Amino acid sequence: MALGKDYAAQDCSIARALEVVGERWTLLVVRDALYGVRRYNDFLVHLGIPRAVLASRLQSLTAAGVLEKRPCAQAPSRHEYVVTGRGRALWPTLLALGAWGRDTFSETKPLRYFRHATCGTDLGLAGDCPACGVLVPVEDVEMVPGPGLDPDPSDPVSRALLAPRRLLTAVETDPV
Amino acid sequence: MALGKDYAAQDCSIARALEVVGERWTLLVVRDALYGVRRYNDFLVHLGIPRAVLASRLQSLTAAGVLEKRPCAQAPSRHEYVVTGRGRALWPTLLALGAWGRDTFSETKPLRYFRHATCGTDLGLAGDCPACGVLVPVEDVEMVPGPGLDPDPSDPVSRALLAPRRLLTAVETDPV
DNA sequence: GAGGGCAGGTTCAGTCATTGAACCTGGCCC
DNA sequence: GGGCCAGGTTCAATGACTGAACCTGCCCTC
Repeated sequence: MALGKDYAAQDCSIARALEVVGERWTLLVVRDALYGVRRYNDFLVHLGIPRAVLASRLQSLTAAGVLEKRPCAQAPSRHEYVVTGRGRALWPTLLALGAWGRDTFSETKPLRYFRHATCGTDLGLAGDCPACGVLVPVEDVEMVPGPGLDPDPSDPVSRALLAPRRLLTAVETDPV
Repeated sequence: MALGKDYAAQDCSIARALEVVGERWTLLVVRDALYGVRRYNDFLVHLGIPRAVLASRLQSLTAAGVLEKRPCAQAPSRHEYVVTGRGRALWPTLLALGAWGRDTFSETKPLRYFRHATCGTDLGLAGDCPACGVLVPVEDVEMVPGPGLDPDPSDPVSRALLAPRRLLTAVETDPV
């Protein structure tokens, strides 16, 4: 978070977690990474984040082991940032936070649904499948756009995210 | 969060939620409130937060309907801040975040356990009771100190939190 | 009824993160 | 060799955070 990133004197794992993901923008970067955003410019246009801040967040998340920076498979001169297991472990937190935001601000129409891809059931609060009774791995979560979502967004990343898709699969924004 | 608290152009309930609880210290204030901290001075000594920031956070959380400010029952000239239903709904998020912090930084010894008070079972990721199969209401969660916790903290609030106790029950720090 | 103490703040100057715009750099392609 | 793109770095200005000092009711005691 801003200034003095640490919460000294806090004997608490929530405080430890917030020292890593509590700064402005950080959780949104992780969210995008789970959605499949991997490239610097895609984060940039999708989040509307200042370039310097994005560079700083990507660096600290990589240092914390939440993301991994590596050469892009198709074009080795470019990079991509992919979520590690540690980053995937943040999925239940983000799901719970999103559920709170949705319930609290009682949006007229839901923005997105998250389902168990293999059975189609909406996920429970912790990312579990109520029908199958299992904790759904992030790669088996299907994200389906809801009626509240802007049907014609201006940036290419938002457009790519309009189709139903599994989490973690790379967002394709390259020109065909 | 710092500067421009909003995340414009984010069509996302996570972003909406972070606009309310994403600023520095805010989630720790909510955590303390769920632990039973209610008074300005107790937040102050337990969090080690600057007074001006605490006043600002209490005000914005009250405005957002997460906390409620009211006269103290025993001494009506004092106030207390108690969590509303909206604040209690943040419990699964905080539990998930704490679990991530604990697992990620693999503390040598756990700091706290959270159990279903009526059956003694440790809570699941979403605040459910694996044994009873129910979503445990926050007031039925028992917080038990773990071996990693400082056994002799300096501030009276931390001392009061050393005993096993239910969430939401008011912390007593008044002189006897 | 004057003084002291406490809860619950507000005010202030200084520090430091964030912002947005401008600039840089290395590859690639024509 | 000129232009474009990805992926940054640098910069001044803005504004949040920090810590310390101060203020204001209220209660208690002498």
